Amino acid sequence: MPVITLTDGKTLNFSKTVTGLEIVEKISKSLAKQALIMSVNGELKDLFYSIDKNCSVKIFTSKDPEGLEVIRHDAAHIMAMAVQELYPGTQVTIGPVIENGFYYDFARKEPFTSDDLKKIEKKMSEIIDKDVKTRREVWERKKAISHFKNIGEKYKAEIIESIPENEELSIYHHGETWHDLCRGPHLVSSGKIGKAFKLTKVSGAYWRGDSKNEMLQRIYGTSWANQKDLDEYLHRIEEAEKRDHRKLGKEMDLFHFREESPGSVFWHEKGWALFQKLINYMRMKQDIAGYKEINTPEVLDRGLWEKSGHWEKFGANMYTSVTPDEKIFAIKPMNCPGCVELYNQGLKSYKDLPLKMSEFGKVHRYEPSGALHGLLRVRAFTQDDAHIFCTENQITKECLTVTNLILEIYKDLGFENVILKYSDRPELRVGDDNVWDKAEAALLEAVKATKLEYTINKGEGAFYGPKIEFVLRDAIGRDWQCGTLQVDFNLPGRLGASYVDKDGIKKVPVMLHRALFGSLERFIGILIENYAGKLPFWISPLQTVVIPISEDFEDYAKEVCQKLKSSRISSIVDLKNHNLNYKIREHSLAKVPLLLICGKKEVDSNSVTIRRLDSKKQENMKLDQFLKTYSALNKVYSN
RNA sequence: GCCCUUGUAGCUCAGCUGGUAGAGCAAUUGAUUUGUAAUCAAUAGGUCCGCGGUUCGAAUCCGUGCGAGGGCACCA
Repeated sequence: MPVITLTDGKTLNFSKTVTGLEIVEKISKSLAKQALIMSVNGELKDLFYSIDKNCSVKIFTSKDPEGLEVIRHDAAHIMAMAVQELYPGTQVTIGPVIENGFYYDFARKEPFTSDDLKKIEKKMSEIIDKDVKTRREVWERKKAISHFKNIGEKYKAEIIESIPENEELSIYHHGETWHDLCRGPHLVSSGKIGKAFKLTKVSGAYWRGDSKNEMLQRIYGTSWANQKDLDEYLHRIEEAEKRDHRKLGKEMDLFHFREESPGSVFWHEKGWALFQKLINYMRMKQDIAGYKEINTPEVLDRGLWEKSGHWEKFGANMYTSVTPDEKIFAIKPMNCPGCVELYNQGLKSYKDLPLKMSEFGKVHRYEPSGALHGLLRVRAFTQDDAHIFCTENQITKECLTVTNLILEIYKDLGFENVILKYSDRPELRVGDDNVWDKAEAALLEAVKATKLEYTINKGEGAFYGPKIEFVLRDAIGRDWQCGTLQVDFNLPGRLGASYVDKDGIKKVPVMLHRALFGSLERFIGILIENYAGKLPFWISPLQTVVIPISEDFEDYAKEVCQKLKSSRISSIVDLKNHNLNYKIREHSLAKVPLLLICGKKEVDSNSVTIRRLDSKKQENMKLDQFLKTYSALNKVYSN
């Protein structure tokens, strides 16, 4: 005689065991239609699950995340079913729900083509139309293993073998012909999935995510509660594609890549101007914050890298070079060893600490070819690096100062939504535990002081110390890991760094590694995507284009352009034989923030008419006023 | 690195089942002198990614190398 308590507090009495289906029928016809899944005392269950005890039940529809998740999970199953009907001999492996959709990994010799995806979609549609019923069975372990082995599903059998003995093995049947091992829960029938789904791409994926294993074929799909949500999702993807920095970089004439040096950027005039603006801005900020900028060689003897540990730990990613006299040098993949060497020049006193040495160092790393991605993952990049040599007692304060500097700089660049990731001691590490205690406490205190949201990644710190990573959330909600702050008790000792303490004894300093953007190249990619190319005025590589209305006003336009440059506002004058409309279109597409139109009116009043990017409004301003306003704006961000 | 897709003019792309390349934009030249998102016309522009092979004949088919794209793995 179960009594069912619903979320609104109402209770329903049943005289015998009851399923979710019967409960929703009793509540209302419309809910019965929409119900996808339920939770029984907080645990998600199939709607056909039989309840025999008093409990509280919550019903989920496609409006709930739980409902949507089941839709996607079922879509994955039905896809696997469709694939096996269409391509007999294909083995199934795993098919989880992911953000916005699902995938399923298959083992099959022949590759799936995009035509296959269409066929699979069609078959899925048919299965959904048939509304095949779902049935759950619990199988005995041995039976399950031998069954899946017998039908040639060796991956499934392997999965079952890896499931702990005490766990229940549930088999879900979809219709009479297809079944899969699955934890569930599932929809009562395939019709509930609806038609708002789409198979998006096919790719390779390693069995159990390990590159030593064989490669499977993964088919990705997306599915939603209704067509409108699916359309909106596809639209979001399109919008994100429009922001692609590789596309915008071309359109804005910022940079390009070429075959001769994969993963290395050819910076065009405008891209390099943007690059330099960022550096100049940071130079100013770091100078104010007490950093000393230095620069170290890009090619250093192999011996140094052996001493620092990089040769062993990082060697596979390092470029090396052999000189004509057969000495081996490495092109630096990191700046730290060089910086420590520079620190080692000249005796250091405790009075010199904390010593903050910054370096815009260009590093080279031989990244796997498949990892390269525009500016976001390159083989040669410039780090906005700094190393702070300090005593153990100074760690907390320095970490706080660094964190505040980073946040201030992010804010100036338009990123106010920052999350921190804090990683503590890994299993494999160097240094005493009491030193780790101190380092972790110091860093965590700095994290807490920011009052920002943070996650703790247990055991993911570097082998030499704990670290924080700074994650930016961009304008369309994507997260980008940029800055990092690491505490290092290892490298200074390895490379023989020391300072003379008050007591006259030489001691080893602690080193903080920090980067604000991480990689200037990558950060520029992120900036472009965040702003969809429409960078704020101060950081725009080309801030103004002066456009004369006709030949008669060319002299005035040239004069305006020259005055702008003298006031340190970047500018070109467009004297091409095109009409005004054409030029406005061209420079708007190139994302120039301000177009300055010059005609008779402007010459007569010694002014310019401003057309702002994305605004049709015309705004006239005296030239002097313009120069004053905008050069002042530039000055805020540079020396 | 692995799987799949892919590489044609500066850019975006056509080129069906093999018969030595085509458009739009950009460029150049000329006309036009333009008041807020593409003025008109003419001209020029190509080792069809490289190297091998099949074929009477290859941009097209096959092999291989390189690059790019999407994933996977990697991101110390």
